[in-house]
Amino acid sequence: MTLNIATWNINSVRLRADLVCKLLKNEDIDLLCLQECKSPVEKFPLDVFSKIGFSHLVACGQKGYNGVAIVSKFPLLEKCAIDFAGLGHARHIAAQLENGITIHNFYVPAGGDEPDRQKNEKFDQKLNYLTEMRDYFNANEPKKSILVGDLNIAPRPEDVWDHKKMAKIVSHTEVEIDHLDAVLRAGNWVDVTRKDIPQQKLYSWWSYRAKDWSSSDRGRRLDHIWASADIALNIGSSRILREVRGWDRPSDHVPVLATIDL
DNA sequence: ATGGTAGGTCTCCTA
Repeated sequence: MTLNIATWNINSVRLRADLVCKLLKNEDIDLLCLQECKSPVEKFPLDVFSKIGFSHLVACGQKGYNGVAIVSKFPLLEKCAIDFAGLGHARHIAAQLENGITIHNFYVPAGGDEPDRQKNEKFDQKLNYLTEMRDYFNANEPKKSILVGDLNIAPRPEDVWDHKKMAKIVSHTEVEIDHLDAVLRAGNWVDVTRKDIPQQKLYSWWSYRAKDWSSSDRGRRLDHIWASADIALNIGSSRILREVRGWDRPSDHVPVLATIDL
């Protein structure tokens, strides 16, 4: 069977429930991971998604900030929702499908503007969050697992519009890239998007503040799909839906897609 | 060097 998965930082799922439906109708998606839902679970608009065949939900929510969810055509068993770094934020949820595939959905802290742990508590929290992710996957070796989400780091030179200009900008600093790489190595994860599309510039986020996001094209690849090594060869057909950034009242992130053949 | 936009708990916090 083939399973089509997607991840999207939606920046308010209640405001953009119609855009989620548009995506799910346009694309052949079976399972969608959302971040920045900005909604308590009891106010999550599941009824809207159920009407188009997505009746299964696991979610970790909070009022106004953060929030992660997985909506699916197929039944989901909630595995865990871990409060990495003890922030009390809704930034992780994991679920298992009936075929045994586990999906981890993450919203890693953005980290503020100043890339200095001493001066900026948010940056310290971001690095701590990544360290605890590393420790978790060292202790719990991922098998038949997918890790997706807004990891808020663009690790490669080709993941940002200008590698040199971004070197001291939070999301592309060396210390963040090292911490993210430690998570990848701890779980023996494969970066699926870059396995499929290794060379070209690739972005999943463009700031709202740009006058013309498309012509200036100052993007970053913050949203990722990883696979555990045992199933990485079964996963491919990666796409990033740039055109979604041009939809009416868009999120600042666009969906990242991949296909699993089992 | 600065400021630019967007969402929600909305005159302030987060991204």
